[in-house]
Amino acid sequence: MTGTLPPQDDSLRAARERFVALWGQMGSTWGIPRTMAQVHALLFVRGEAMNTDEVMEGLGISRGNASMTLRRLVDWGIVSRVHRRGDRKEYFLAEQDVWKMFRTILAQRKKREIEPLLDALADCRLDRTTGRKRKVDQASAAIESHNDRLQDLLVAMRAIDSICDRFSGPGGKGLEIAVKLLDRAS
Amino acid sequence: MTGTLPPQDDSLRAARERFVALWGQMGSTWGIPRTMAQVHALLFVRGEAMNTDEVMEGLGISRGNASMTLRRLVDWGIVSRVHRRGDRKEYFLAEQDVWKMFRTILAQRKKREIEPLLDALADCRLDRTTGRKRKVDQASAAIESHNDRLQDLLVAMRAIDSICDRFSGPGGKGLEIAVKLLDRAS
DNA sequence: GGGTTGTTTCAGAAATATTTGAAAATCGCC
DNA sequence: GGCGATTTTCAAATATTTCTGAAACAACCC
Repeated sequence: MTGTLPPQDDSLRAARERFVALWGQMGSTWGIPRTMAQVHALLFVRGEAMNTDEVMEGLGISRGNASMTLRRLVDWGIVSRVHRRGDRKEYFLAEQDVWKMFRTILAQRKKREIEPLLDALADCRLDRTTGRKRKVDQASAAIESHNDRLQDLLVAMRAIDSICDRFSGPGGKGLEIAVKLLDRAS
Repeated sequence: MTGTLPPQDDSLRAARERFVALWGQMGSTWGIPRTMAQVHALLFVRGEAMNTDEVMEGLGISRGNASMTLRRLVDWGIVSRVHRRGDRKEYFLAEQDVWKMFRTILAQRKKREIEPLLDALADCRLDRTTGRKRKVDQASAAIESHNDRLQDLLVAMRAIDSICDRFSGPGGKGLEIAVKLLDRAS
């Protein structure tokens, strides 16, 4: 129970706050709502399950916001719901294994953002069959180079997509292994 | 000169617009201002140098916005300034090598966002020397586990940082090589 | 069923981030 | 060293995202 700390431990409180602020800011740089990153940071840095009220209190946010945000974190899979016997409230616990956490985040962002992009990107290419026949050479050259460019991009994105696969699993230790592998390779 | 196309080539125009919109949206998901991503997309998909007015016209944005955004892209290093003899205007050309482009983006984000984070993260740890002596065991345990958690996170982030190094250079082909390497490894 | 506790939803409010546009600065040239 | 052309800057306006709070909903217990 870290909830009530000796008064001399303002330093711990302060350090936690610094971390929450830092993580929140980093999140918003990478397109994650500041509050979502902060809630995650709070749960992570405390290392114990907290209920909605404690999160609200700890960050000074509204119930609605806390509820939505916690749900989102659970959906992502980096926070889990926990129940305590004899308590009707729901508690939330952040994944404590940081490698697992990063793998999960990577997998989620791949699934939600990269995969759909691949399809959409493919649809930005054109087939050359539109114009009737000759005389459209200039246009047809433009179309060809357009397609080439998009094809290059698509190939690269597919490669990145498959890097994400390697890193994020499925064998549990993806990211860690990749780190070692890449460190070894000159 | 793709500027003026035969009328039947609305399909090319449309495909370009689709790509610009797509890339813009993807950018904003990853924390890059939509317009910045759109300007980049426009330059990339055209494959030729454009001046500020053409960009403004092409995306329907203001001069100020175009100017700021183009500068930012040049600062990032994925767009370069080009001058045409006999023309006082500045032209802008997007990097056409997609691998090089991704490497540059990665290197930039690492430098701007990950590196500073490492330092800040280190500052979220506490030294145990604060409390007087005994009697603070409970608090001291809390501090210790706080430090452990942050240490884990820091170690992981450092590893990610060094993955970025591998990928983004320095030998020119970082990302491409990494892709192959990881694909080979079972 | 009705009372109590806890959770979710969502329209409007607030906070943030982005964009505009016009003035100021810079540049190249004569 | 002054002039038109071009680029940059930045305060104010706008757009977008995020947050609030109160009402609706759900679960549990008696």
